[in-house]
Amino acid sequence: MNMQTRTPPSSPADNGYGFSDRIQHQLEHAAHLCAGQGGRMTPQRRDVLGLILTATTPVGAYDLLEQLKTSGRKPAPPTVYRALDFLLEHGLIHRIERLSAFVPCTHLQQDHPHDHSHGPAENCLHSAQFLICRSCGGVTEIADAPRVLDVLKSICGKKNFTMQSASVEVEGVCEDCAPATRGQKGPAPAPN
Amino acid sequence: MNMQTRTPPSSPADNGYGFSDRIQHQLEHAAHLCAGQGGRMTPQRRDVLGLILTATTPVGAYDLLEQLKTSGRKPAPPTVYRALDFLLEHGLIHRIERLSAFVPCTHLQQDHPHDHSHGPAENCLHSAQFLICRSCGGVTEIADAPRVLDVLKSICGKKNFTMQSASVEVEGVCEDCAPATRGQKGPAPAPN
DNA sequence: CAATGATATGTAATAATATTACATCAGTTC
DNA sequence: GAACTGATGTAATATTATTACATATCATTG
Repeated sequence: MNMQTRTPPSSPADNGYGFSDRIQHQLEHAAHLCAGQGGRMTPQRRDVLGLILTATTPVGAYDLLEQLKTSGRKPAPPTVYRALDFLLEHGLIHRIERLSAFVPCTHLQQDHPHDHSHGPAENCLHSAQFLICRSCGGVTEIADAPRVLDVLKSICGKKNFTMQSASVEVEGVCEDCAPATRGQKGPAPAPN
Repeated sequence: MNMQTRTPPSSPADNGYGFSDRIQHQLEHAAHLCAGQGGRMTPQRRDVLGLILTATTPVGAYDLLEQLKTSGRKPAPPTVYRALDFLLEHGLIHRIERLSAFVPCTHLQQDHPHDHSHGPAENCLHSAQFLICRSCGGVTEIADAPRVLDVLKSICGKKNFTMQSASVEVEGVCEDCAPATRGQKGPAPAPN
């Protein structure tokens, strides 16, 4: 029996991928949040969340899979999907249905230092609202959402429908990509 | 050259599948609507729409494929997806993103006799709102939607985001499936 | 009516996304 | 350390969707 099997050879993975300080900070925040909900932020989950936080556009499961392979491990789809399920359940990420891809929940993005005051699931209510730009692929989570949610709640109330989660996805063209009404301005840098 | 290749041997398909009178009526309505938009309601598209209208819950593309095979033809995935694309573009059906499945647009369901007054695309604006029951799988298109849409429009306006389409999907438990607050009442007949 | 061009469909292969089932491993508790 | 729980590894497969190219249909119009 090998005495050294305790920590797998994936030492770089624990905080690997060169996550920026800002993202490492967010990862710690996330770890605290899910600890408060009785969840364990394992290295796998941490890495997946870090990659999603790092990306500027929604990331697909198989994209994540590819990126994870650059580390010491050789993960298979279930690895990624399990991590994603965990992060979704704990309100740390959202799934954009129209894209089959994932984005961080905004309350991880904002730079509040360490608030242990509330669980993320409560804030997010498993519901989110997004603006999706067809040109640049960027996704913006709508902060103004309470109004939308209130209308939905009222409709559900009338119909005796118990809302468990809700998603609002608006697709179109964002300000930066708009075909320049004043001045000349191409459809944004590049869709990438 | 065979002189009889004009109408393929799929004669039963033209109004096959034993669509009810009500559905045949809706299909005619739909044909008029898309004719008004310069679209052709071919037998394929008609059959796909009919099957979607017939179903009581959202139907997946491969479900449709299976059902179409019972007719004279042996369609492949592109056949179904092309028909679905057409029906989506002409506002006759909606895609439920969370289910990767399709439902008819409500304005086909309602029993207005024959109104040629407006194109469906205008009514639907490529946007729709749904309540999705996890228990019975039923989906209800929200009629009350203008309020939701107005809020979204106002948000998009503020952000200079050009809305092209929007979907709202609320997942939960419908009235019939609710675990009986007054009286005893199981979780509805059966999810089917 | 044949030639044309546009639209629609057939067909085979494959891509992209997601899940199942079962084995193994790690951490906790008694 | 045995037994339990939760997390991960692994292989196979299921489900959903698209690409590329060939063929057919339809509505003209020359």
